[in-house]
Amino acid sequence: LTKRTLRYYEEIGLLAPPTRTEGGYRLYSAQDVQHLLRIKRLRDLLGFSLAEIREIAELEEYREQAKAAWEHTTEPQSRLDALNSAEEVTRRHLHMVEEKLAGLEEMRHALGERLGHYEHTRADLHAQIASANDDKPVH
Amino acid sequence: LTKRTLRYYEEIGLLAPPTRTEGGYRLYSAQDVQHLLRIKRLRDLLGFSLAEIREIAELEEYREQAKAAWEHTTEPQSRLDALNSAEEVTRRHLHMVEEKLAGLEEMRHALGERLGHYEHTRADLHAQIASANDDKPVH
DNA sequence: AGGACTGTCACGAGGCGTAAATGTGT
DNA sequence: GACACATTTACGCCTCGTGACAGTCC
Repeated sequence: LTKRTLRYYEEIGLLAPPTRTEGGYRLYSAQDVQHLLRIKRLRDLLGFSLAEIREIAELEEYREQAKAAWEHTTEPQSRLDALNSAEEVTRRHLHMVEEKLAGLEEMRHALGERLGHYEHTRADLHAQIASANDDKPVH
Repeated sequence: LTKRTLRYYEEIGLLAPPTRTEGGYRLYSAQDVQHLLRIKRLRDLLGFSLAEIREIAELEEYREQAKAAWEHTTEPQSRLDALNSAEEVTRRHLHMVEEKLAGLEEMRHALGERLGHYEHTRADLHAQIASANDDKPVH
């Protein structure tokens, strides 16, 4: 990721504006770096678009708010509400991930079957080659 | 997928030009449709760019050639070579898929743990609420 | 002084959407 | 001929970035 890209992500609201030095230089916290790595993974590994990643990030933010609400009170019913909110967000994430997983697992299965078939055929071939060698053995 | 998209894919060499009617209308075979579905899956699920998908498709084509070489001969050693080529391509595909799978499974695991934690906390809260109700029971 | 940072503007490729003009099939 | 469909050509838009600029910080 180039510096230019970082600035771009910040520009489109994907990355929270980091703190600045007095001179105006960007100072990225460990948190920011974590967020970035997360974004990169979602982009490269999962193939999400930046827009989708932003949606996910917004959900995360909502979850953070629920967590804050949790910290704010000790009253069980309020805490239960906050927890329900957070859980809903997490379930949504999980659902997205599982959808992709299902598709990928299907692909893996198909490829695995193909390899299995190859192995099977390979064994047959080796048997053929061996029996051919039996016909004209080494002397 | 819109017609425009089909034409575009054909234009960039992602989709083989289908046969035409005398009038010049495109006539897509079942094969073509299969290829398209494959492309769509690679794009949506895996998040590959069209350029990457084309690379994959070229590998597939290579595999087809190996298959053709297979059909072409009955000599076991040649067949073994063709099979090895085809298998290599399949292994490469499988590797790509498994890399993405690993990333997704890690995410699923993390989300699952979080949900488990929520469930645990929820149980605690319900216990608290219940004991609070014991203090001031209904009358 | 020189190098790295800054904002801003613009340009570029990828992936299509969409309109215009034309041709095909019933 | 009317109509719904297809075809090519072309321009345009949104996304995801990459330079290129002049200015600022240290």
